Amino acid sequence: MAQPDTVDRILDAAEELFAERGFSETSLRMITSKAKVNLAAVNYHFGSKNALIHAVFGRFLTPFSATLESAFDELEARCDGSPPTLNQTLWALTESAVRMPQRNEKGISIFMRLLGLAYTQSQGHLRKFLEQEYSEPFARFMRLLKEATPQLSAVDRYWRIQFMLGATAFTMSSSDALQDILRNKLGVDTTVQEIAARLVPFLAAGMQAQDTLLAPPADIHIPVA
Amino acid sequence: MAQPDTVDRILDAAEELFAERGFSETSLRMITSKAKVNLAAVNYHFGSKNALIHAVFGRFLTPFSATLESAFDELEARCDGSPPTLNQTLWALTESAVRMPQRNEKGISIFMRLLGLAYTQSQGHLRKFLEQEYSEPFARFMRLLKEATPQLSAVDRYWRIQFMLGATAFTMSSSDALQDILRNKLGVDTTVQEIAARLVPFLAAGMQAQDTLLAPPADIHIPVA
DNA sequence: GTCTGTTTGAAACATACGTTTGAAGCACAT
DNA sequence: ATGTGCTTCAAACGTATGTTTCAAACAGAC
Repeated sequence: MAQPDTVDRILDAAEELFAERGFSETSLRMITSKAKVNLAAVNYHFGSKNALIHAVFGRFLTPFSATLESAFDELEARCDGSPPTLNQTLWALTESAVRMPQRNEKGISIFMRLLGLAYTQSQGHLRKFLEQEYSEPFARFMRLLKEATPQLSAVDRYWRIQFMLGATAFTMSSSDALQDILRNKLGVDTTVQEIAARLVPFLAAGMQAQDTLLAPPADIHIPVA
Repeated sequence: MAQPDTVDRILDAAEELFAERGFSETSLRMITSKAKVNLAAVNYHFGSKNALIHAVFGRFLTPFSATLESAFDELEARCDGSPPTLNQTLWALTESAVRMPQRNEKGISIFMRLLGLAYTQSQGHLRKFLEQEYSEPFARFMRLLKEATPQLSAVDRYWRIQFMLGATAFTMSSSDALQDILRNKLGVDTTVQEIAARLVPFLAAGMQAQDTLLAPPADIHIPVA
């Protein structure tokens, strides 16, 4: 190989550009010129743009899901039969993400944004790829959530998990922009770790909310437009 | 005019396609063929694709922000000086959204998804447009939230508002798909109103969570990968 | 040195995009 | 009927995209 790191340089550039601009808005020419690589190299090494997207996710997600599985292993072993609490489960997830070995200082936030985009941006091929490759740790996480919230009905739990996913994916997918706003408005700097630390209590409290009001309270009256 | 509803047909088709596929992924040719309208009609009536996107948002957001303002007026009048509670504020918002006159049964969920996309998809022009046009009701909602959660620090409140927005936009944007899953899995039917009724307690509980842990609890240990 | 399989390079390919053009169609006032 | 202003239409424009091609460069084995 003349330049042994062509594949990695493409992955690095693609990861960063996808996170910044989204998938459709990032062209192969942007990627290859940022990576200082010939245009044809992407199709040579990966086959297609979609396959490159999959590779970007796989490079992070495969080691991450391994870390997550062992975190769950350790958690369940320590709980010794009794189910882990909601807080423990959520922290196991976030800590696994935060502790991942990172290529650079922006590692986590870049990947959080990619995950958010994967959920938000309706790229059918991507969702199919992620479901096929990583269904196992996802199902395990769902089972832990179920065991940690036995007081919830199946329907309540279902919706509240969606709310959690939404808050997480949405926040992480725009976390850079949100951090900028916060810096300009309040003059505060924030790390992804801090965002996660604020998110977990929010999610846990919402997940364990006592009441499920099925109608607006009597003191709410809305004028008809 | 030969077909007096060309503008509306374009807006209807664009709204639906944007919600399904995102902005960059939806071409003018898709829109015009779904609307059964000539390709040039978009540029004739709206000027450009970006202007069409703005028009799609404006058609919903302008009457909605009027409804919302009057709902806030009534709420503040009824509270007579003392600030409305968090629950009242959230209900005023969701009820205003739900009560909006809708073009079809999917009206709300389509627009929730569009709002989510506007936030997520980094379309600079859109964010600028929304900020310029609708800063007033947005700022008012933020002020009500602030007065309803005086116990929170500005930074905590900022992030928790983002979490709320995320849970809402995400859930509403995919509520059709989520309802299908629920129907197939648990055999339950759900309306948008019921989802909102489940969402509000979740958000209120998260918003009022007691603790903001800035470090994982002592009983969490994650193996290093 | 020569052969072999892999990787790079510049150029072209076909297709899709947003936008523009100019003629045709139409409703309506004169 | 004739002209006027708005709207529709088919076609083309220029540009950008993902992908393919094929020759050149390269590394390692013999």
